[in-house]
Amino acid sequence: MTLAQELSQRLQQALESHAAAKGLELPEGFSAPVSTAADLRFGDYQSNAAMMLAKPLRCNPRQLAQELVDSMQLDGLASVDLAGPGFINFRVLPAAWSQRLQAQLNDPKLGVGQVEPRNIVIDFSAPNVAKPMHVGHIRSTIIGDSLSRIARFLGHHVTTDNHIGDWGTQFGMVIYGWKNLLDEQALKSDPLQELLRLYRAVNSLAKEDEAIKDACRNELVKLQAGDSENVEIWKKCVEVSKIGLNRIYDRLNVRFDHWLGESYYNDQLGPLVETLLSEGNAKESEGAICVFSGDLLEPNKDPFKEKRDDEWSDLPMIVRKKDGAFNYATTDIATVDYRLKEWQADEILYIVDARQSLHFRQLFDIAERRGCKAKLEHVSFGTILGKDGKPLKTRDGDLPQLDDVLNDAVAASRQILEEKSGDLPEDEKEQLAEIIGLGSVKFTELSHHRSSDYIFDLEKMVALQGDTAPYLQYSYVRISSIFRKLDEGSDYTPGEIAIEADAEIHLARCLSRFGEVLPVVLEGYRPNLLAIYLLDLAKAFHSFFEACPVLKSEGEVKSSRLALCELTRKVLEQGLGLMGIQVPERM
RNA sequence: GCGCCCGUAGCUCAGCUGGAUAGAGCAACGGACUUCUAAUCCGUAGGUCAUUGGUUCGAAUCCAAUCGGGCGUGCCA
Repeated sequence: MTLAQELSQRLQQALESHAAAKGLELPEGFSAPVSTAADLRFGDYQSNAAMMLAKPLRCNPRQLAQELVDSMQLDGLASVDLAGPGFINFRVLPAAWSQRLQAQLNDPKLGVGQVEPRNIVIDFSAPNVAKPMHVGHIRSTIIGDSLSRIARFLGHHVTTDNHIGDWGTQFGMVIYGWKNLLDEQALKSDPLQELLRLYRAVNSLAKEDEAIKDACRNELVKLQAGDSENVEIWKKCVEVSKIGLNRIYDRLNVRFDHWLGESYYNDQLGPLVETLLSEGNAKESEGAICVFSGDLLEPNKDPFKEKRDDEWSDLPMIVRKKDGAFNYATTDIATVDYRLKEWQADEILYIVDARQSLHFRQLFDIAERRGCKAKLEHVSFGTILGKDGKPLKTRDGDLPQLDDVLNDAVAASRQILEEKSGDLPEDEKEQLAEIIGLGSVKFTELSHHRSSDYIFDLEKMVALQGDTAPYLQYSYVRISSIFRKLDEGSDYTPGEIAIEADAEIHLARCLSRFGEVLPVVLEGYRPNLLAIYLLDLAKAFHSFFEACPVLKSEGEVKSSRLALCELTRKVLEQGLGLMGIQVPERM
């Protein structure tokens, strides 16, 4: 149990017995909130319960708080007092810190409690094949990977699925290009770039020339009809694309349990539409098969309604186009069915750009109407903008490829390594540059609130000062250095944690919050809260490092400080690991 | 038009279910390396939380309106 939970429980007991004695009835489902103190001068934790209850219980909040303060059983856990209009402030006692931290140090989960495990499917990254990943894929890939790691660490059963776009309309163009413009030599040396070149070349030709556009459409129709030559070309494209994608995923250390792309569901789409029709969930309209509103919501909240000319009209989800082809809506419905049936999903997370929110609102509404009980969540994120404040666009082909961005970040950290640690061996510098550079890119992404847009600024992303990955990695390095020095003297006797100095108390406070932060991160699908937490922790450690000598201290103080270092090291490593960021031993 | 998201320090952004004097980083200024790695630490300065009204003991946070920006809105994904 976390400190906050423990205090909350004790406060709740005091509250219930107080209410019973006075014949008062607590509001339905009320549980005493305890949160970290807003201002550390007041204590470590605080509760506003008395003020929240003043009105429903018709009592004076200060008086209620006083009664609770007087009657709480804290058993040496914390001191408690009353302030202002009824704040209840807790200050954890030194002995309690010692006991908590000791337990945390011995806990493989570092104080993170057990949860009721759920089957969580996480759908992320999902690039189109036949095109290399670009900066726009950073968000989904990194957020999704981090949430997967966090959910697993919390004890959930997580299934990750890369729902690649391997059946889109782009294949019309790619196949046309393959047949007419292919450079065999280039395909051998750098297949992904060659596919991209074909796509771009045909795309610009098709813009100019209707005949070429038609030819592309024709290739696509042939592919979808199972034309053997086109299917062969398609297979090759997917194959080489996957190799290219995997190179980047390996580099980023991102793994998927499955790669069930759009093509995987092809065979299920026809029958699915028939089912939707027979269920009464879909009907024909203007030549297409559509799903309309279930009329369960007010029109302005209904994803299937739209106000046009002062009148609410239908905005259906099209599951079969009038030309008979299916679209991504159809595939997504099939995908939900599959994940529910095959993976017994309790929860499905879609880590997808916020611009698709209408699509998901419709998709989830349909799923619910068809009896889906799982929690479906569009974990949306904002757009990556160019320096002009406008979205980076795929079409113009100008936006940087992901691999180039990663290379730039690695090169920037390599340069700093050269300046700061020039005497390290070359191969180690190379390795470190990779760890630090990629860490920076990931941390930049994860420290932003996901719903806000952000401007893609390579210099910023690669900046290695301030609130960045290297700051966190550096704190880890400083700890490692202490233990290296210690080994040389080899007089480490693990001891009780006994904290005294302000910097030690603050470090303890941060350390023990690890288990409080992670569940909140998953609840809101917000890795940035973890990023903030780790920055707080690293700051606390750096301050401690400056204020409290470790190796130069003696006896119990020394072994206690070593234990603090050990725990900090573990939490930093684990926390960064949950963001997919590695830690170096030196830098 | 309608719907969704956003507006916080010069810049980039935090701010968990409403809580005490709104916080970081960068940039600026001033200090700290013969002492566990200065990619660090300590300090100073910087604010009408877009505007107005409402809800209440208490609002950056909730509600409404307005202004400004972005996105979406029937056969692309």
